Amino acid sequence: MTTGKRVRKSAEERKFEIVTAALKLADKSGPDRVTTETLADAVGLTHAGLFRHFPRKISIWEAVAEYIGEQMEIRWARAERTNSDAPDTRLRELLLSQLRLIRTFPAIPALLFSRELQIENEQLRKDFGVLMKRFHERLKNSIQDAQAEKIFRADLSADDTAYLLISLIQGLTVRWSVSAHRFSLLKEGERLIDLQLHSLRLPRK
Amino acid sequence: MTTGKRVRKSAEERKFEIVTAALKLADKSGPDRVTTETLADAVGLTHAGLFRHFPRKISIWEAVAEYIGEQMEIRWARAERTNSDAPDTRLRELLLSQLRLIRTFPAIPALLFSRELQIENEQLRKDFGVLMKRFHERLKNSIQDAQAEKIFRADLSADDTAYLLISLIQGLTVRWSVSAHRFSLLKEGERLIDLQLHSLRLPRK
DNA sequence: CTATCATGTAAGTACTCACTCACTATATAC
DNA sequence: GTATATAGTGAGTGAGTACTTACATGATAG
Repeated sequence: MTTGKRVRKSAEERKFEIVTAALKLADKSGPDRVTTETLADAVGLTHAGLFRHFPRKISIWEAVAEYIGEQMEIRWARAERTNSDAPDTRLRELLLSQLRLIRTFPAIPALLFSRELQIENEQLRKDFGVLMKRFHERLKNSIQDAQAEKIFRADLSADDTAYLLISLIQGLTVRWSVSAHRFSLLKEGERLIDLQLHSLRLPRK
Repeated sequence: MTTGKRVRKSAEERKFEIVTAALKLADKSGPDRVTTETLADAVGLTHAGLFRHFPRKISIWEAVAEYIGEQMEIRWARAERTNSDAPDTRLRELLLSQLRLIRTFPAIPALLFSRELQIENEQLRKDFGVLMKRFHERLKNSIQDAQAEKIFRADLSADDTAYLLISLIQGLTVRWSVSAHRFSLLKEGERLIDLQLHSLRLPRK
């Protein structure tokens, strides 16, 4: 739907609008359903105008991935900064920050499996792989800290435990997507995270 | 690639060929990339011939989903039958059977997020939801049995624990897909499953 | 041996979509 | 105020793709 009169904006501003609109549309109708036409429409631009800002459609998704990556790093850093002393709550916050990001941009899980990422552009797939590796590293560090401080059991591999926690997030996210977001990602996530973290704690009796 | 001479086969046989070829192609190039053209080619049929067996493209995916559903139920039942006495190994086998199915048909995770399922056909999405619910039910039963037999701790919600285990499978599967199948799904899965199940056991000292 | 029907084909149609090109309007620098 | 660069438009094009139609052929029943 073309809404009223077209406005002229700076390239930087437009690019950002296009990126966020792409994320919004991807959530609404699936990443592969975002056509340059509907996307242009969503930002109040003609089809051709879009190509002034991005030479190819794929470069839009590249910008989207970059934006998501930045957002993740920002939120992880914030979660760690505000809980620098207690490794277990730091871990918990890291996990919750990821859930909050996905709640804000629910297209992220679908993007991981979209043909744009999986097939069309190997670089993008690798970039997401690197992101996940960084997240894993951060989780692992907090787990090891918690083990060192005798908060967590030391007999569990920090590496594998971090994978279990990532799986928790991803699995929950999958279920949330397949259920068409019919439950609260955050509430369900908190409960499962606490259950999982509980089983990691040293039994102090 | 059109391979040699065309053979005439029974409709039933062709339908099965089409379904399995669709799964194979979906793995190779993503579900949304499976065109009626390439699919017809893969089974050694013309484009038009495909439409003799399925009236619309979407009905092919419906048949695929049905096939996957059948396969899951068969494998779950087998896993339970051969481990009917020990609830913890039964649980383990249930989880591994799911991983084996995904290894056999690696397109399954991508299918969950394909536009065919998520957008085009709400029924299919619901069908998969029902399947996951059934799997959850089976896991939960084994967990409760193990709790009743004092193998697992009784202070953990069997319901949530089952969700944790499903998450483990789904998260692992996501990671496997994003990594372009660069590790052994079964080996990694066994390790993580055992780690998770370990934390559920009653500490018997 | 032949009629019949299920399985298959060749050649389209209609439509969607990424991308282009020649041109226009507007902000800003001087 | 005018030149210039930047943002935007209208009207295409070609490639891809689901689905159709009219016709062909091989298996099987009587």
